[in-house]
Amino acid sequence: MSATKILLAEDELALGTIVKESLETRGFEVLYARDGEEAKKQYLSHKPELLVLDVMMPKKDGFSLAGEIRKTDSLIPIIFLTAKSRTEDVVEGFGYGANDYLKKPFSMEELIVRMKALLDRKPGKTATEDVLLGKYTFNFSKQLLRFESREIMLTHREAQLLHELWLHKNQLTERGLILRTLWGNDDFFNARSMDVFITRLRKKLALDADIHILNVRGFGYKLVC
Amino acid sequence: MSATKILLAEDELALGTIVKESLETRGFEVLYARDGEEAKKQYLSHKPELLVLDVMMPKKDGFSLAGEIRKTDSLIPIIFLTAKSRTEDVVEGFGYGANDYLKKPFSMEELIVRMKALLDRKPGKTATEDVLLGKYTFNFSKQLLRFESREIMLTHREAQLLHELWLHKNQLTERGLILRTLWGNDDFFNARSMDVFITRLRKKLALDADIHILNVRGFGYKLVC
DNA sequence: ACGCAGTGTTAAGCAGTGTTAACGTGTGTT
DNA sequence: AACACACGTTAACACTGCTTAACACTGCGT
Repeated sequence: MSATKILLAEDELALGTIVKESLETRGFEVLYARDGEEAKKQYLSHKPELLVLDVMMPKKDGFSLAGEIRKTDSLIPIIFLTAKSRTEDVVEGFGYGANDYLKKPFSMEELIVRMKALLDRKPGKTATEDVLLGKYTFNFSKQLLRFESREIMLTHREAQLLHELWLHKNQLTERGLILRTLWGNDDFFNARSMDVFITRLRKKLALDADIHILNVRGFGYKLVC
Repeated sequence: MSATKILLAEDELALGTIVKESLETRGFEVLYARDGEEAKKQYLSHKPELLVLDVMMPKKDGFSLAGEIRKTDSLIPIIFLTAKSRTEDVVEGFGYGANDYLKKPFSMEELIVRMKALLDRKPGKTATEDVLLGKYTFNFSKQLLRFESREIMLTHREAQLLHELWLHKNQLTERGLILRTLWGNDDFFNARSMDVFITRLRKKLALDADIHILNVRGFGYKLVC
């Protein structure tokens, strides 16, 4: 099953790029538009599953765009981004069919929490997506690895770790990042603990000789597949 | 039928405004207070049906406020909003009679799901609706699971437990939350009792291989479906 | 009153999970 | 080559959770 496709419309390039890349490292497929008209074209041609729209954009603002899209699609989740703090904007936004609202500046975590909540609530779209990993399929939420007909259960920690590696597959995943994300801090003992989990994952991934968790001494790991 | 009146107490204006407006567009009547004392006044004069209280507020924090209100009203549902880092707040919150809590950042969807769950719990609102659970349908008030043509009766406890898990489906449901909600406290024996019910539920849910009640060691369960 | 079935709790033993420890191996540096 | 250090492997450990069975209690019909 493929990554969730979302449309991001944001005219400020610096912010847009950061958001786009952050979402991509978290496994989303991101269409990026820098104004309202471009966003509309992308929406029509690629049918994303969720919209993240800046309110103030050149050519066509987020509200107008949302209004047009809502005429034909009353279900697609829409999250507005705005720099304004005027409360009437919020009211107006919901009038155009917003599902949630984010005021700049916001953190990636805030955005992702909101996106996931909206995507999870869509019926039929179970949040449990299978992901390809060489000859394996990996289902993070089920904590399950499949290899041909074999099913290998992962523990919660193992699944978390593999997921983190998968998000940065074929690139470096930093030790510190993993440790802080999964363990909360990167002290000596947690690092030893992680070593053990890396070993366990390598064993469970040994069925496909083309998958490796490579060590980059002093920096982290690289999951190649 | 008139709109459900709820009280929102949140000192951060940007967040408070968004939440207020969001809830209003979804048909709630929202009393909004920016500190604990104001919240108390609003509570006394308007008698809302549900409270959403930020833990950290000026003049009177959410816990103290809840404690005072619980002296005269032991039934009104209370949802606490807590800063993400302070997990210990959660435990303390239950001491003050919390029914649920949300860690910031949260999405509007999450808040509304939890609010509705608590409001539905009130007597007189016997919303006997079927809910999808993988290939099953689950009817909480009838304590009934259906799988194709098969009907599987649940006991009261089993239904309660499954309902609680379903409210947080695809996310972590904390052991403490379940135990306090269903058993009243989370001592050792109730925890063992819950273990048994988890086993029983797993057996009754085994017909659909895509449904799992996963354990997150030390924290709780995750119903994936 | 009696037996019976159903429900939730208690008990006991086993399995699974994450951490710690001890020791071994690789890697880059001097 | 010698060394310090990062990482790997295995086993042991403490604890949490799982499973099964037995148990007390209730409500029910006869």
